[in-house]
Amino acid sequence: MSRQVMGRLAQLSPLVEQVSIDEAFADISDLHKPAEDIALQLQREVDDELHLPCSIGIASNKLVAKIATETGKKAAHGPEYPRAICVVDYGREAEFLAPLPADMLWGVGKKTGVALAELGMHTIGDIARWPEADLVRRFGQNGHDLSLHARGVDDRPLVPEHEAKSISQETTFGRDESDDVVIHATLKSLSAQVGRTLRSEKLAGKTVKLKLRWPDFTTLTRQVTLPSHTDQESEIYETALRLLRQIRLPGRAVRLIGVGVSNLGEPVHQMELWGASREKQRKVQSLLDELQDKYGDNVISRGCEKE
DNA sequence: TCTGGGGTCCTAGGACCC
DNA sequence: TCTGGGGTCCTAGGACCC
Repeated sequence: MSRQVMGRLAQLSPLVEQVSIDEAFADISDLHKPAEDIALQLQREVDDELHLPCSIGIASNKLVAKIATETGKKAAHGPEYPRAICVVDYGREAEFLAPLPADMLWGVGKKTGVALAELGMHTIGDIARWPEADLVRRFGQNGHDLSLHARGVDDRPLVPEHEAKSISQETTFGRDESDDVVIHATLKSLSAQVGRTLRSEKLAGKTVKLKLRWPDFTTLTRQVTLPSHTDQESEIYETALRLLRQIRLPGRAVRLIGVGVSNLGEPVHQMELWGASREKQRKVQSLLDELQDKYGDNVISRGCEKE
């Protein structure tokens, strides 16, 4: 359904940025037609053809358009899903934002919200009136953005294609898990999924990160950068296992375990000293991928490779 | 309410190099 | 013998987003 909705947007404008599974920005500045009409037509089309409700915000930049959508949704009432359309005219961005609560601004979450409230800033207008230099002193780079955004200024461009910066998989156990066999097997299966995603995207990563959460919810990460890029399950798993052994004694209970790969680049399948065996591994791997794509994840998996 | 999964960006300190 | 400053890369953690 997401793809179908995005397809409708693509017909509207060549410049579409998908933000998540159910949200996107479209640049309609080249369309010579009133914004309201465009929004209404799109909303009807999605409703009639795909039977989905959607809300639309229109403004001169991404930040205000996003907040306009939220505001429209909040203003809608009744038992139906909201089908809001909210337009903020050019030049009236700051005026529109001023009365809204501070935490509707992008980048204001729980912590920043509390910090702002302690200083007496409750609305976006309060932030806009606060001296920018003081916001920068208190919040660093974020303070600068806060000040600009509160005044409705946002010059971030639409980016149609986002390149992934990292790929990861994590899982929370149904109960805290202390069995080494289960934990290692889970890590292996997560590594396998990360490897498959990498290969299907024709990517490989250089930095492997292990994530661990203890039963008391404290969360740790440990990462290491490899000498070269990899898209192989075995290398990801063995690296993650090494990191795990550095921070966890056998038998210690774990709530969540995850593995991720970053520092992404193109996979290099070079013939080095171990070129022949690497090449062989790679062939086995793509055969496995093919089988799993066809018959599902459980049809076949790797056994022990060494030790 | 005992708190999921997958991401991004920023900060800060340390190693290392010139 | 002791010392400067800047740049880059790496690691760990935290805030935030959907």
